[in-house]
Amino acid sequence: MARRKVRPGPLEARSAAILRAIIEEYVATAQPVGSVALVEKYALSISPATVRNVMAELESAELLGHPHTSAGRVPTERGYRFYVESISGSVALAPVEQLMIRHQFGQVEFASEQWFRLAAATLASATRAAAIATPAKPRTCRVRRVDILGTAERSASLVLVMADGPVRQALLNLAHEYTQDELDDIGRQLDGLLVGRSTREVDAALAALQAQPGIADAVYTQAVERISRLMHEFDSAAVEEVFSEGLLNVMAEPEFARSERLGRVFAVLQDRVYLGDLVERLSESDDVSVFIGSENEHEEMNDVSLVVAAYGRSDRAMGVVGVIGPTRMAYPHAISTVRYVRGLMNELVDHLYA
Amino acid sequence: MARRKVRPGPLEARSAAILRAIIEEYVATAQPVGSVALVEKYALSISPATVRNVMAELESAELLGHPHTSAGRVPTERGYRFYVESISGSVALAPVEQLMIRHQFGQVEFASEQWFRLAAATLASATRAAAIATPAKPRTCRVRRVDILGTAERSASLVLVMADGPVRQALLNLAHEYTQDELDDIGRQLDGLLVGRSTREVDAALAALQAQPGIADAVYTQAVERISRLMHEFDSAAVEEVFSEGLLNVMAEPEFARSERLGRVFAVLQDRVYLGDLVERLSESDDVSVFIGSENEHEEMNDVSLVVAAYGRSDRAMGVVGVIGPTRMAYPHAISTVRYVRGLMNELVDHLYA
DNA sequence: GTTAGCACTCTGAGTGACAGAGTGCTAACC
DNA sequence: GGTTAGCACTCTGTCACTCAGAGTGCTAAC
Repeated sequence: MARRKVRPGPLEARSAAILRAIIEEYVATAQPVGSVALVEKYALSISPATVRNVMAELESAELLGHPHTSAGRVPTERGYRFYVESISGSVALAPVEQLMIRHQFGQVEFASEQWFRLAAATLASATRAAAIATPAKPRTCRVRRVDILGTAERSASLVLVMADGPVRQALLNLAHEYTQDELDDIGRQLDGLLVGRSTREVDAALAALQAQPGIADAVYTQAVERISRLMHEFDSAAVEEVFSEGLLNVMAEPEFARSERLGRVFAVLQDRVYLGDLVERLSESDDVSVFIGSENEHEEMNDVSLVVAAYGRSDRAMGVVGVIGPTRMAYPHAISTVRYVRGLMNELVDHLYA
Repeated sequence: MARRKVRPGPLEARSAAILRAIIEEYVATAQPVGSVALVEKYALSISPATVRNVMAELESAELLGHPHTSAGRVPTERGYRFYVESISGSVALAPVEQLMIRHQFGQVEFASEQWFRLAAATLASATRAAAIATPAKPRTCRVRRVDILGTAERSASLVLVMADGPVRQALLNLAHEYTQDELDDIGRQLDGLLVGRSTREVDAALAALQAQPGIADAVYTQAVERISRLMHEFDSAAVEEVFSEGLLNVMAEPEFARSERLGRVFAVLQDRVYLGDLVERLSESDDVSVFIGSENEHEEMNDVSLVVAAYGRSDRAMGVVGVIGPTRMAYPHAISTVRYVRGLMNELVDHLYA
């Protein structure tokens, strides 16, 4: 009996159950799954031979693969995709795990910059895979406060606080010695000139200053120049910083036992442009997204799966949290964990910008 | 003829040359070194048989080892130690490499917090091993400036700048809405109260405030409490942060092809207490230190070598830079690279605190 | 449609043979 | 006395081979 070649339509319930069992077994063992073992382990009330027939169907639907003639079955990416779609709506994280994660986050309640690090660490340990998290990066970058603090006879540290949180520092070279009071005074003037300004407006102010040299203290101009530079850097980086954790979890997986590929995967994940695109793309969706193997655009990522979500508010600041693992990944758990952590990060952003 | 058993005293020049050749060959190839190959490759003007005699001597001095009867020789840790001591005084980094590194550092001249990241990245790529760097952490932690910036109706961000540079942020919960002017006012009062204070003095101020509730705005007290907390955190962390790079370089080495050990090595290197001890210990020495295999105190590090140096000024702020690789490491190059980068970091600190 | 039976296939572990690399010893040499 | 050639010996890594085990796919019976 000939089935439709590729898209099998909604699978019969039994076939779907067998597919799910095969995937779960394979995820657990990393070994191709044979019909006999499957019937025994999952107490299916049908014989191995029947299972084999179903397997053959699933294989012709390209949901399962076959490393070689006499091996068991292995899910294809298509199979995982089918599986993920069949479960993704329903899964919620076990209350115990919710509690554990929430508890970990409670520890650093007041230090917001720790949350991102913690999100990555928590995801990595909860899913036993690798995880990434980026800070929520404001869409628009504006000056919030400027301080100048003398550090030595001829140098000072410029502290720039931007709207919605980020802080940057730069060094200033002083032509002569200043008292802190003098520096404070310059700081106040800078505040007056720049607070609330966007990058472009800072540039304009800088141009104005440079057009009339001598009108302002050299340090003043130098500071504006540094601020402009810092803001440009901030603007151009699509993502502020990337925290990744649990690389070693993935290294331990059999499919990566001695891989160089993994190195390139992590190189990609440190790529802020890539992640910036990701944030952009994900900000449309309000749920967790799953990219399985070759569904990832980057060739380097074709061996792994990515379970990610953007958090934050598209009108203020957005960031991304996610998990990276082998395509043979425990998707339900990964999805629900990422979803839960995303929720926590949203709470943080809401609290910050309420 | 019986030599002294273990400490051979200063080796004869020829023996030392052969030891060096063996080590360099082994470092290059990761293969046990045989007498014939050695004579050919290093154009020694003696026969393989003689080399074998010398090898036997070196082996009885425990400078060389023998994986099995009919294999070539492999350096022991003792052998590496001898080698390192025989070369460490003399090596300087090739001018080309100096230039490359200096050039990389020039790119981020004004953003001091980038230097640490860059130091790790540069060391990793120059030595093709893994590298770590920690920011220079001030010995004593004092308040330099406090800002309070409203972020939402009922919350504000506290920005704490400490002496010698570090910046920390914390969230404040506001009981009611404040204008930024009001918050600025509180910030100025905090500045007045706390600038120049050490952790202990901040605690005293906090205790005084808590003893007389109602005397100050609740936000004021809350801010002091957060500051105390941040400073305690800062004080207790032996090292501010650890940047590591190039883990994948080491993973690629044959001795770690499929190792779990390496994971534990890196866990140790993220351990701030361990690194804090290291800084403490290294601050005595004013040159690069080398710890070969079991010379490392941590058992987990017994498979690897560490080439590290403290930088900074013991009266102000100190940090550490270093390289981690297999015991089979190109020590001269690693040592000279670490030494050079340490020099650059010293320049930075000098510039900051001149 | 389901199942038992069976031939067929592929893997992975184990074995033995063997070439190659290297040593250590002895005796000769300078 | 130090150096060297010669040679027996040893250990590794590899290759070919075998074989048990696991699993499939097909056919025929239920």
